[in-house]
Amino acid sequence: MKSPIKSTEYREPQATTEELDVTLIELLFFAYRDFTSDPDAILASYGFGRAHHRVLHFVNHWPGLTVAELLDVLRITKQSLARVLKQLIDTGYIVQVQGPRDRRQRELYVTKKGHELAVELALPQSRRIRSALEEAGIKDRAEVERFLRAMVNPELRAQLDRSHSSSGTGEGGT
Amino acid sequence: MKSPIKSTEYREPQATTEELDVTLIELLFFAYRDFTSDPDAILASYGFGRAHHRVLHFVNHWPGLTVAELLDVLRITKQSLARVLKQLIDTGYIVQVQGPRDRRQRELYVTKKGHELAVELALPQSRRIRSALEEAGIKDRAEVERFLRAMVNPELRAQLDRSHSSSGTGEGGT
DNA sequence: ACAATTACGTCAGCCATATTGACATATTTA
DNA sequence: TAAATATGTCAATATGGCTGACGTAATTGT
Repeated sequence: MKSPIKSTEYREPQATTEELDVTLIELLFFAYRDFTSDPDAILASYGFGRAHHRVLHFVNHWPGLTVAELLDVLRITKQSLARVLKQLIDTGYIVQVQGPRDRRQRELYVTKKGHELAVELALPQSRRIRSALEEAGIKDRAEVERFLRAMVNPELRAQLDRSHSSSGTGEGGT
Repeated sequence: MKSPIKSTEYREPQATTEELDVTLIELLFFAYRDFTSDPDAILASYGFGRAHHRVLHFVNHWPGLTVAELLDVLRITKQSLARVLKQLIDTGYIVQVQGPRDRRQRELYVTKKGHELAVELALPQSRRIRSALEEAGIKDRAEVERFLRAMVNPELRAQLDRSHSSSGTGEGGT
């Protein structure tokens, strides 16, 4: 490699020094960036952002979720959630129901409109995943799932169990 | 004082309607969230954010990168880059060198300090990836790579080739 | 040679999303 | 009843995106 300038100020070109997994680090960056780009475009037309997407997704997938549980899943603060949640409620995508057992709680549910938007947002992502699995010739889809799952902090994997009891596509939807 | 719940107001619990890959959608969300959390904590102690990380990473991995190329990789605007790049330059993590072929260009290089920080940030991510591969019992690591690569927009996969070919920009580097 | 284009820097302002800390209210629990 | 809990909200702040406009230096094309 060449260095146009001789100085101690900057380094010679170099890629990886140690056991740095630059390849997978970058692949995760690029993959996630494009993975979120599809819903982002749709959201923009609704005047929503990525934060709304996350809320809508989890409420749709996990109906009756309380505010505290949602905060725990998203790992954001109450104040950050408040704004987007209020917007989603005001515009009729999500409704709150007083908790039946504990009336301090607010159970969250998507409306029909909310469900439809959640599906609209999940579709392009699912399509992208499906074609990626095909294109990459993945024989054992469970392997990819296990890898991604193992990337999650161990103490937070409980969240995964809560949101989908077992692995696989089928969630028993009708 | 929420209005009494009407049964048509909210949906009954339901997970997936169609061929929505909720499992992988969520796994990608959780995996990426935790994947970025390690460097985030380190960056905070330096007064930097995720944006600085991305710049530092690509300049470190791809020395001599020009500003225009960096913008193309990050897919952000010049103004968004300007702030963080200026900070990284002012604090001595990155230096600019006038392009040898085209003196309008500014080639970017990490300093020793910059390289060290880039490594410090990449280490926990690489460790996380390594243990995830082990834990998940991935036999064929290339499969995971192929999957993630296939998740990237086809027209942008050229960026992956560029950054993973070890000989720099491939533009001659004369 | 000169005009157009390019690469980069920068100014000014806007928006979305996140943060912390404090405080209010209703409800449950000890 | 007092304390703890679940939620809502206010004010202030930071980060990292965005657009549009403009300036300068250097290169390119005719």
